[in-house]
Amino acid sequence: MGKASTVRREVTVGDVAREANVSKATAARALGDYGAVSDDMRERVHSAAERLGYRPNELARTMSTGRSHTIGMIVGDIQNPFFAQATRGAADVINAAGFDLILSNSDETAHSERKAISVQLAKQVDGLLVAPASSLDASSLAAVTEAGRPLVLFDRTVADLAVDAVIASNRTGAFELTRLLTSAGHRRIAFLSTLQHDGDYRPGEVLLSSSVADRVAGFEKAIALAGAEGTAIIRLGAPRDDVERVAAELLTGSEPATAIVASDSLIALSVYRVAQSLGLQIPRDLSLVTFDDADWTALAGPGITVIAQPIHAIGAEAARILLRRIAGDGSEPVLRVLDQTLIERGSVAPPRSST
Amino acid sequence: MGKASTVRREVTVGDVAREANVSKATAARALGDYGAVSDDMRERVHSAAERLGYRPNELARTMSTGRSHTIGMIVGDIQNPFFAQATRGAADVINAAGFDLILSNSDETAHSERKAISVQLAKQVDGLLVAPASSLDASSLAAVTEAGRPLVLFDRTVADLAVDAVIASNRTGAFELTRLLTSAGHRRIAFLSTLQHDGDYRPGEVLLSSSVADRVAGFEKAIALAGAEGTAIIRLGAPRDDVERVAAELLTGSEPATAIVASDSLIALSVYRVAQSLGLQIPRDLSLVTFDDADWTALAGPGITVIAQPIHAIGAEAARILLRRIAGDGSEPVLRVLDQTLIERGSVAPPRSST
DNA sequence: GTTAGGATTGAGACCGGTCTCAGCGGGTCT
DNA sequence: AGACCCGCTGAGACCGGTCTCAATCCTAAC
Repeated sequence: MGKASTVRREVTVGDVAREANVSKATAARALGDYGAVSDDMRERVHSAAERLGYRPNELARTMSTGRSHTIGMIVGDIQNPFFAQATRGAADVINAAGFDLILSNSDETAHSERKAISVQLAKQVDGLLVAPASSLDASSLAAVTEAGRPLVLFDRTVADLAVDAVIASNRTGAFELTRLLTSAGHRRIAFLSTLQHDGDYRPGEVLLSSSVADRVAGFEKAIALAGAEGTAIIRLGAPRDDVERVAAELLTGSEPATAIVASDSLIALSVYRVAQSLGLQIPRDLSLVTFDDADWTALAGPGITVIAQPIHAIGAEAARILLRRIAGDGSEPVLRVLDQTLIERGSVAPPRSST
Repeated sequence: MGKASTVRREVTVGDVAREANVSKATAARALGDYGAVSDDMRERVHSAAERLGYRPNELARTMSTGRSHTIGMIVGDIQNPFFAQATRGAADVINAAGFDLILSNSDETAHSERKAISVQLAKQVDGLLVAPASSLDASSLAAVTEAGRPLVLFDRTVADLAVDAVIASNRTGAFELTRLLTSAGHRRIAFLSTLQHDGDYRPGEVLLSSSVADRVAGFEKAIALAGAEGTAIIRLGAPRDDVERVAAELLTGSEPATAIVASDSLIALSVYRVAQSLGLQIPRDLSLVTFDDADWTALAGPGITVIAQPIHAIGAEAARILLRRIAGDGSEPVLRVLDQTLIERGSVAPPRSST
């Protein structure tokens, strides 16, 4: 009472049929644009629908067809510009295909990811786009394939999981970036990442994120080539909200790093801030390179040298593959590796001590 | 054929009921945790569900209950950090309440917005969160209220539409920001926005976006207080991808602006870049202030003075209000205005000529 | 003049849940 | 002992679409 008054009964196919004096089946055919309907029937139904203000109920349609025209997408954190761009890329192709996007943040935890997947499956998404929180543990993702729904990973792959994935050429990118540093004469080079990790990194160790693992591999290769294994530092597990502290440690010890490879632009920003507050000038006192061509990198002092990932394209391509799978493509899973491009600006110079 | 083999029949309540040797109704009650069920019945049903790998179908539930536990959100562009943050704010409270988020980008066009709203309504969202593309034309939004679903606006309001809205104190913010400039002695101050607009701005004109309108109002008030009406410039309609050109015009004429109020951080970044390429030093040659405490503003040279909006809170509060409406709160629509906070850094100095 | 066949239309089952209502056994009140 | 209430269970309708199948009508072919 009082509550019921606000509940507007929706206009249904049945209502339209009655109004147009045709059967429900015919009305549905005319409205849904399927099957065979004569022109005047179609006309009659449509004008009746117009008169009543009919709005189709997608969910009811999904119930009988089994297709929800909805894609689930799970990112680490939509506030991270990387994910925002990838999401936009995916949204663009998905919308163009008449699908919609349900978005969840995993905060890079297996628990949230598992929960998000479960909810999205329950919502009958036609497929999922996931940046997996863990490249090692495929258990939460398994639910997707078990449910028979296509899954496409982006940004990182997962071992032992035969699904499509779209990633960037992180290994090569990290190699190029690091090479710039070693060529300039740097030896005390640090690789800095926020990837969740306990204690020190041990060479050869398997990492939680394949993209970081690839970057580390590229980094290590360049380091090895320069014979700088002894002085290079790989620092993982920096807390997202306290990267600054870790960066400061790297830059202040008795043997401070003279160059840093930041694993993403958010980290690079923190390093930049710390360098500033420490009175270190880039590139004179510190060389800094990073992944992702964030908007500020061109603006900072001399400009930061970066390796740019085709982020929008990663999201778009992942979505395209997913749509193809949904359409029934049953071919072997593919691994798409998109090229990164080096953008040299002015943040690399020879180390001071070596000059 | 061949296609059919991949279609896994879902396990339904009926299947579980059969397995547990109970009626469908009882199984549903045990699984859905409603109604009265004895302990051993519940146990029997749950173990049967476990055995079969039962997964509830949210859509079917929505069909009969009418609640989808899904919220639609329409933003201008998820790549814009403002919207990314607001989305995260909304997602956090929405997920905490057991709801999900469907996201669409409107690209600030009425057409895309209308389409997105229509699709989301068809998907039976329980309510909508919208940053309206137009503060003047309520027609696309009307569909939402007509459908009887609650709607909460954020970032901007819409005239003649009695719905909740959560915005920031843009007028006051712009006033404070501009005041800083006039107090420093500036008179040739430009307000720069990308808000879609044809030709020159005429004082008193009604603008497409209430938030920009409020900012302009605050700007004008401060300008009037300083008696600088004759030399102040309000420049709207700068194309998003060509703000730089417009900024350059502002800074290079015979009477270049000595200070700029950027309507958002993306614009400020462009201005900053142009200033750099023009060899203008901030704040010596140009004072620059902006809305939004973007990550790079603290880093740029002396640091940009900004007025920070509580963006995450705007999204979160809008979501909270929406959930309350969905829960049945029928009180009068509210307009929540969240305070902005001034963060003074070093981008304001007296104009050169006046020194 | 039939008849096969294509085009339309209507009736009703179905998708997978929820929910109302009736039925049943047992305890309590009088 | 009879009325009544309560807890629990089962049967079946319902949400709003789609889709199968049979019935009907019409036209072209034999």
